Amino acid sequence: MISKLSRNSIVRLAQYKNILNKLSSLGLVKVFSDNLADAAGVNSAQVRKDFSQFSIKGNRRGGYDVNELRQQLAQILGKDEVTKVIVVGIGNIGKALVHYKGFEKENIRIVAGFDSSLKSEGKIGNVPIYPIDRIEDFILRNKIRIAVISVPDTSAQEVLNILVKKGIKGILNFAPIRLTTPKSCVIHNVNLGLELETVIFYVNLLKDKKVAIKRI
Amino acid sequence: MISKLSRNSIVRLAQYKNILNKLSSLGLVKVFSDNLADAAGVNSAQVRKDFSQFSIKGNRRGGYDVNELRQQLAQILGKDEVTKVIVVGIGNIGKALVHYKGFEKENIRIVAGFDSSLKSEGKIGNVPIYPIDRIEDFILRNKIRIAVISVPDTSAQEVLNILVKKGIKGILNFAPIRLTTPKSCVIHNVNLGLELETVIFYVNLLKDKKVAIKRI
DNA sequence: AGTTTATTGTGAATATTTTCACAAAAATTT
DNA sequence: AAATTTTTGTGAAAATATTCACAATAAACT
Ligand SMILES: NC(=O)c1ccc[n+]([C@@H]2O[C@H](COP(=O)([O-])OP(=O)(O)OC[C@H]3O[C@@H](n4cnc5c(N)ncnc54)[C@H](O)[C@@H]3O)[C@@H](O)[C@H]2O)c1
Ligand SMILES: NC(=O)c1ccc[n+]([C@@H]2O[C@H](COP(=O)([O-])OP(=O)(O)OC[C@H]3O[C@@H](n4cnc5c(N)ncnc54)[C@H](O)[C@@H]3O)[C@@H](O)[C@H]2O)c1
Repeated sequence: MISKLSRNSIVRLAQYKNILNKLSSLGLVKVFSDNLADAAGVNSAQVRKDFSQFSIKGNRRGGYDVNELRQQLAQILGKDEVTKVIVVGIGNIGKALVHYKGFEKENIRIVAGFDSSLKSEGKIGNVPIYPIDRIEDFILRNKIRIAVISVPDTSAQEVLNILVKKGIKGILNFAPIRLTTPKSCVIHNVNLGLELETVIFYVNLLKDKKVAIKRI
Repeated sequence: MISKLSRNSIVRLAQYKNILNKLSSLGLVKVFSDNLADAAGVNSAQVRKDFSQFSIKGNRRGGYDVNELRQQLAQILGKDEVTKVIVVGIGNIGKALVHYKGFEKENIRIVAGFDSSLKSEGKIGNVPIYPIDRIEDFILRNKIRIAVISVPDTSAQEVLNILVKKGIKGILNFAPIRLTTPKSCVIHNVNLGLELETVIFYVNLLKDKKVAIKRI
């Protein structure tokens, strides 16, 4: 039914949904592809193409109903029910994620953290943090499917292997290393170092006036 | 001289450089486009194409000299000298970044943090954290060109405006909102919520077996 | 020295993504 | 109720990005 799904189109869909949440809380009831395009920084045809991939229909000349669209996107993105997530590695990044309040309103709940340096259970807010040896049991008991890896790169593959073996299906990885996963598990990497280096590159480029770069 | 530069090609270049650092520390002196391709998860022709954009040459049948290549990439990426970075908003993410030791080896140094909730100077490790009203003076005195924005989305545009006015040329923004910048300033957004939502989407997709997705 | 082998560098071929552009349809105006 | 306006939905076109494929070439071997 759905044929070609690029990662980018999914990211855009999630972006549209977040924009719609804001529009909705402002009381808007109707939105045009043009509005979404402006907010997301893309072309309006892109917005409509993205929607058409998922057979989302609007009203010619009437745009889209904000709440209806919001619901359709939430459904597509699997956000119509709460998704439980665990975080492995409660260091700098792990703590930041567990502390963050903003995930709840995306229907994402961090239900536990795990760290190898702990000998006994702790807590951040009301999220329990466990010694790493509790993880296997926790995943099975709570049917967790999504995990964040925020351990040093040297431990990341080892952690991933355990996660996958216990049934984790999706991973967001902060360790700056390429991990290998079986096809049954999706992994997405966030490399903050690279993000910063990229900005630095463009700034140097502008400074040296080597080239006029297009807007990013 | 340089004509078309996609963001992706820059990210890949930074990736190659990071891989080379690791190879070098393992004592390797020679590398083939095939090796880099494997480590970066791309096609080897892609590696060579990326290099050819910057006129980086290897030796036919001899591959590339690790240290020479490393140096060339560092030069291109503007990493041959230390880049000073400031962080605005010392909350969850801001603290994680300031605490992180890994930037130094990429020649990036976080030289100060700023937060509106502070009345007097503090410190994280040996990075000074200042009340926000010290920021303008600091940027000018220290000729800072790169900043991280890690304040709530409601303050982000306001912070950006100040930064730009004082001469910041590149921004890494964590606030989940589209900011407007003049052409003289590059901005790159990291939206951790979206990253997580994307993983969730793919996991649900796999679960429902709607489609066989290509590897991400 | 000549032959074989391995790898680069890059045009050409493919594939993917984005944008254009316009008919179709619905709302609004006359 | 006809004409006008506005916006969708989507093929077609354009732009970008990736991969193929192979001549050029340098190292290694005989
Ligand atoms: N903090 C940043 O700003 C930043 C920036 C770029 C990249 N990263 C990357 O993100 C990852 C996390 O960074 P961080 O700064 O939070 O690191 P950190 O050292 O602060 O935290 C890592 C945590 O993982 C735990 N750990 C180690 N091995 C483990 C294991 N096998 N199982 C469970 N827990 C384990 C450690 O006890 C520690 O608490 C690293 O790979 C780092 O390179 C972080
Ligand atoms: N922490 C996460 O895991 C996470 C995840 C997704 C997105 N984000 C986004 O990243 C940004 C930072 O998140 P956080 O969790 O660190 O938030 P936070 O609330 O912990 O920290 C924000 C900090 O910014 C400071 N601040 C507010 N206004 C300021 C101003 N005008 N000038 C200077 N400082 C100011 C506050 O005092 C606070 O210390 C937010 O926009 C958030 O939506 C964070």
